[in-house]
Amino acid sequence: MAHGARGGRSGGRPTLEEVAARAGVGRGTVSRVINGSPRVSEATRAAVEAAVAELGYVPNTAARALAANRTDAIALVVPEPETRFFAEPYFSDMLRGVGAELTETEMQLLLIFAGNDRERRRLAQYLAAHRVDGVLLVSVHADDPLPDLLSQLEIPAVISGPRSASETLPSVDSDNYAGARQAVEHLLSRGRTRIAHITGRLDVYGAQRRVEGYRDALREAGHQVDETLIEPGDFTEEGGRRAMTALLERCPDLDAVFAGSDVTAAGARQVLREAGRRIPDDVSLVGYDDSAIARHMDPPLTSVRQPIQEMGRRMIDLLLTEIADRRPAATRGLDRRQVVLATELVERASS
Amino acid sequence: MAHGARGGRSGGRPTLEEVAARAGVGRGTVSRVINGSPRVSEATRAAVEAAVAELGYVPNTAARALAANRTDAIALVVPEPETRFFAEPYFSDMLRGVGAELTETEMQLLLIFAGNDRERRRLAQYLAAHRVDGVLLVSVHADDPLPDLLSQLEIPAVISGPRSASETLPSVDSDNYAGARQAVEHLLSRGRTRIAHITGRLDVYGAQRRVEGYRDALREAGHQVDETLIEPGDFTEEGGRRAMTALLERCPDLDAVFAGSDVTAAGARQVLREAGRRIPDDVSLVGYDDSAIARHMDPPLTSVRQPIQEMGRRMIDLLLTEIADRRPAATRGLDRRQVVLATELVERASS
DNA sequence: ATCACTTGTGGGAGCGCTCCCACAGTACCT
DNA sequence: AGGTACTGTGGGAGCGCTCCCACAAGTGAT
Repeated sequence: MAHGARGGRSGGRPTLEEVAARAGVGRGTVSRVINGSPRVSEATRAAVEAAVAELGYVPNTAARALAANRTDAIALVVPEPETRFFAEPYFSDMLRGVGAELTETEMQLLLIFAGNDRERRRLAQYLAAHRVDGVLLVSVHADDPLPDLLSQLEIPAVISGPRSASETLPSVDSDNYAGARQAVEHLLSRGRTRIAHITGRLDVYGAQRRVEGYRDALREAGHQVDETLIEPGDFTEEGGRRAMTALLERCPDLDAVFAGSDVTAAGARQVLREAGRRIPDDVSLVGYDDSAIARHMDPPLTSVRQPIQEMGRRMIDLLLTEIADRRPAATRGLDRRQVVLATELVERASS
Repeated sequence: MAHGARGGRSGGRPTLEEVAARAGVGRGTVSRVINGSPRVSEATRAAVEAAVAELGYVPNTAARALAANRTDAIALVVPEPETRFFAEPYFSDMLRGVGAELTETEMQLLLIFAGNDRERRRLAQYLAAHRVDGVLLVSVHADDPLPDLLSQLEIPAVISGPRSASETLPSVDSDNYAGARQAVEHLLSRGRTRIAHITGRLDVYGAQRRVEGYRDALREAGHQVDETLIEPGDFTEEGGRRAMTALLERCPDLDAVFAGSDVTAAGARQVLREAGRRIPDDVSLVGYDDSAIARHMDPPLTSVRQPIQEMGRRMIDLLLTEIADRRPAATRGLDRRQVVLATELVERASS
């Protein structure tokens, strides 16, 4: 194909220049209208908009990206295998919140899995090519190198769940400490005293905070913390089964379980049932997340609600601010960059 | 920021031109090396690759997209609400197959939901901007306008499941007719004679084909087809419950159920159990898809396996061919563009 | 009247790449 | 010897936009 014909002057997609000719204005003016600049008179704006409509003009994203050095895309990076993504409602809720907030904008969302080495290398390449303006990181473990890579590449990022108390990246999280306290205080109020805790992955900071909340709630109620009642889990159903099996063997007298996630609670419930323990008669069960499965369990599961969709929305807010506003960090209020949302105990029949 | 400094000649990302200077060759040569052209001598290629490595050069996607008029991205369009996407293993399996095939390439996959009007408008805008080189359409209903939009915009597309016997778009599907026959013949061989069928959405061509397979299998075995044993469903669990309830009321003497999907079978099983029918003693149950839930059901579900991941892979194959190879349709073999994969009956305890 | 702004506008330059033409060099025919 | 073909290479032109400078025209203070 001849070079000059590449764009197909006739029949191809209209360009900004053609819109300008049609509206009888210059290229710059059309650009200003398209990008909503206030420095355009009403009459001119109307003329340009008419031309855009008549020609069916749609801006060329690649040209814009090249000239403006931005992509209008952000990535939701899930450092987990796809299977976990689909198995755990946490992720789909998050995706929904993020998607909802993004429909208001021109931004495009990319879903990227980085569950194994191969995928991670691909992601690194992807980020190095600066194919996104910003990154949303969910479910990050304490020793994950991804955040460092991101700041090295100077790509704005927001993390769901800080990696530690001194997280430097902007983050959005629910109040894990208070949530755990709500769960334990509820169980205590039900007269339970031998309350076990199946934790989340302890390399996730939020899971540690929940353990702290669990401990403090017991202590403040005048109970001693029995360390044998704490069993590490990993947020998964299988992990819940494993932990519950170990707990039943070690502490057959337990009368309540506070699980690190609803999915974990489902695993625990199965083991409890097989062991002949009735819920809630013999053992009270409380989950975390208040995801869809909590309502559908038998009996319905009492759970600590995290506003996951809201968290997704707030992450987008933070990220878009971060992208728009690249002033030196000193002039930014750090206070606004660590968002913590309240949890709420949803009582159901399992406790 | 001053215009000339935009790219940041110092410290910014290296450009192709800088690589060329470093390797002591011209821009064209570097471009040829990057794009794997064979028209480069070994020595030159090595020199360029060294320069690329030293500089940490990564091509600028936007510039490439602008100059070459392609985006190196394809979209997986799901014309369903997100909730269905997460509830049905069909989609996640498909996504996995597609993703696997794509890791071999430089292509990027975008997941786009078009479950409501707002999302559909957004998608139309997106496609009009030609932000993807091609589209994968899954789960398309007979009257969906999306395929027409795509061909109007001249965007290559592949459809999973033709809309009719005379589908014009390239498609990949499993042999729904044969799959249904396998299921029914299996139930007949088990001595069942009152075999009900809960269909899929009948505006999906594949679901119609399964009904035909169901009918023909019965007829060829010398049975008359009792139309009251056929109840429309919609692939969902709730649909399965509804249909099963209707069937039990209308035909209490049924002794087998062939469901349009595993999820539908799960809904049917629940109703059967509540009605006191034992599986498989009183009623045999066969599903479709052989998704993960089939193995985890109680009792494990006999199901017609569709090679969904394989289907995803083949769709990518077709689409990449379609994108690479834009010769006039006449020179292309239409035969290669309608792929039908074999199904396989997986026998488990439910039948 | 002059100066200093402000508002609205046009268009040059440039983003980093791909495509293609031109051409040097070599190889193999007549 | 001349012709023809092919291989490998350099670099001009152009993709469609944004950014910014320049400048015309208007407004109000001096």
